[in-house]
Amino acid sequence: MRPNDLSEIHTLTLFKKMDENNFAAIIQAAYLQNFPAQVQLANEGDDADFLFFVIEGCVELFAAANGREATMAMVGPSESFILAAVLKDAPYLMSARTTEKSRVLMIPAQNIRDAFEKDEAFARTIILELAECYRTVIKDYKNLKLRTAVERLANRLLEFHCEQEETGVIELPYDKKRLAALLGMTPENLSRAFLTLKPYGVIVRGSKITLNDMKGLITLAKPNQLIDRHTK
Amino acid sequence: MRPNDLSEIHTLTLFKKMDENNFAAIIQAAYLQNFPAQVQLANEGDDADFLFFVIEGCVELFAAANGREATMAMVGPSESFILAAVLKDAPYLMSARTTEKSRVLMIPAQNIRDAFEKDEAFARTIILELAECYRTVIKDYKNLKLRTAVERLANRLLEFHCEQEETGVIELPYDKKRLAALLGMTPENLSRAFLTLKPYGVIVRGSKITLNDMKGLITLAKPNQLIDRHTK
DNA sequence: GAATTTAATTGATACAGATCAACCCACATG
DNA sequence: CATGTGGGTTGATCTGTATCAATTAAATTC
Repeated sequence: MRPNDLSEIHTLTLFKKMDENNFAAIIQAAYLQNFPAQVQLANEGDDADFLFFVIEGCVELFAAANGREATMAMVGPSESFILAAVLKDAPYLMSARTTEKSRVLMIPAQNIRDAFEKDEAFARTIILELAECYRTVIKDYKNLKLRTAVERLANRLLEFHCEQEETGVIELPYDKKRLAALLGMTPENLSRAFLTLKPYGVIVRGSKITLNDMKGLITLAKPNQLIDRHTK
Repeated sequence: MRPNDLSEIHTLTLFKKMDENNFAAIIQAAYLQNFPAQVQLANEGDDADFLFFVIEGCVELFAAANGREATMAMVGPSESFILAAVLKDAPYLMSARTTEKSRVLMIPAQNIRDAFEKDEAFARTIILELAECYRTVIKDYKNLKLRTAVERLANRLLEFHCEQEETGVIELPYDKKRLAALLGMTPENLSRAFLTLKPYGVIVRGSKITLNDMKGLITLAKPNQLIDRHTK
């Protein structure tokens, strides 16, 4: 592991306040790996062997049952995934795959559990991280239960706009197929949802989306502090 | 507070391993109250003033937006709710109301946060509780995304059957309106879903449901360890 | 740069579930 | 005992979204 990587990892919220020795022990046991796109990193139902962090790239969390598949979340740089399964030493509830070339930090679950036993500050940090994860899922769940497909798309566009430069033009961070799955709809429906948003100034050209009528779009989307990340 | 109540509260998973003094301090500040049905205990968007435990009865967690309302979960005896908001000192993401006459323990949020700072064992217990809550929401989310309304109903019936005596007869723990909302459908649709389940031995008489063809029902429901609580 | 694959769009149709309306039933209230 | 009142069922209709099929566009591979 390069010293550069190391300092970057140390700035992850989960490790910031951790005791140096315990951090060293964790890093000792960890793997930092580059994966191409479409590599499955974890499999729903398997025991939680690793805690993962996306350092660079993007990872899709998904689940399958009854011949259907659902995208649960997209994980970006500096974010961890499947922390709860690791802590409970329980099977993963979701599978994970890279959607693009990605750098991923993998920490053996046992090391995390050991550190959590030994290191009080670490335990406290985990609580806040877990609480945040919990609230994020609740928000996603509300998003799905309380909004139509078009509303979900509109809010997601506003979120992208906020995450990016707020220049009125956004670049989709993954393909439309995945975006559709994340929003809980089919790709065909996403196309039609974009058409529905055209009167609200949403111009689509490939993965570049131009927002020409923010006010109108916001009126339609009705972003909500208790559901969306992008509202301040 | 009666000594009886006190010992019951002490057996709640969250308090079992807690230091006696810290437990005493929390109990000192807590309120144990009886509420009639339909009392709103918490309001989405408000700051988290209290951590709640249902001691007896039942509480509905719900959220509203865009003129719609969605039931998120039903909380039964010995279960807590809105722990994450309390720990993060953030606004509630859900509202809560009693669905029947209920005994509810209310602990001021600040006392919980204090104890969490002081008491290491308590902090560790919280982690496991939070992780469990997180996994429960993920399961609910998967349930909604991966199953049809009829499948959700079938699995919920199996869950009730498991929670109760497994005698082949179950008693709905709350009215059908609420059950429908919890399953993400309208009451009208719930009626029809019950009709769909008739060929699978599901006989409805008021709030008493008889399951005459467990095998058939299970074949239809396809219960799944990674979604349902009732599968062992 | 032609060939192949994969992603995205468009149209036609099917279906699950919502909505609206009428009605029934149980039970509480004056 | 008449009268609400709210929960529940049933039927008719409507709507959002999925599905299927065909086509186009864009990205990969040779």
